[in-house]
Amino acid sequence: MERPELGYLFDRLLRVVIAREEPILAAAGLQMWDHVLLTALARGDAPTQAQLAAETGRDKTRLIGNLDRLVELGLVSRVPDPADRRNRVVSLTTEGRQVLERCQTGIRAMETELLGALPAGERANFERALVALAASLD
Amino acid sequence: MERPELGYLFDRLLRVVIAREEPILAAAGLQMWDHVLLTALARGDAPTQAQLAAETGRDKTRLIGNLDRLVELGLVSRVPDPADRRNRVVSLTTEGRQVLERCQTGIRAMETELLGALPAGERANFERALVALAASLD
DNA sequence: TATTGTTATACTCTATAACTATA
DNA sequence: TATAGTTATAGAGTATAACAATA
Repeated sequence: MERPELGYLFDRLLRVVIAREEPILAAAGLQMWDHVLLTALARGDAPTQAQLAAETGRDKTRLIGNLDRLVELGLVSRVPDPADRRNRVVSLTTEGRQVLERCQTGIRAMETELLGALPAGERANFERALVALAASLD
Repeated sequence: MERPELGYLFDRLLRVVIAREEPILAAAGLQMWDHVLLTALARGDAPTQAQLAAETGRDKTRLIGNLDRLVELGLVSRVPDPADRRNRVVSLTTEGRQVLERCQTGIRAMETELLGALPAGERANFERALVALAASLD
């Protein structure tokens, strides 16, 4: 039995996930990239913007507008590093962490429903394989 | 154990698949969208360009440039429908079918290697679940 | 008048290269 | 001089609307 190509399948699934995340994020006033950045920052402060850009696969020049927005919303702080004032340390504010956690809860529920299309026994295996496959690409 | 979000995982995997397909397609003189269109046409002629655009998720105006290119390469034919001369029937040429099959062989090999990161027992289950999940979205 | 395909226009996103401030 | 961040410019990709041909 021929199956469709992986590119087709992953593209299809990614588009659906993005479409279903969009209203969840919009309810919190966030766009897709805001969420990516907040998620990265939840793993720890970024000592420089360049490092945050590298971690998220975003260009350093494109990052700036997103950070401006997040600072404006009060979700992120961006302060010069006293040790080297060229660097700016980016971190989540308390409100930023709260907003992120609210989004994560909603997204988790959406994902559970999406994966509900799989038989219960297969679901856990699928998730494990997905994580293993992504990890194999490092 | 928390796993990363589906959006992160699918995005990651899709990017890798695209990156690894690119040289295979380039060797055949194709770009990503060329391959998408040839694949769709392999399932049957497109009675109108609008229908082909809808099937591939492409805008009808953006489709035109791609078709111009494929016709130029001799991989696709685009002829007015005698029954309704507003429509243009798009089909694969013999050469188009050959080029597509060559690409598919290369992509299949690449995918086998990519999925080789999973234990042999899990691989088939993962592929089956992936197809089932995508099918559940129709 | 309605529809298919095409062309033209504007808009967004992205990439590259200057610019500033610190070191 | 070299680096972090910013800004400015140009390019690619995309969306929208007008247009020509056919029904």
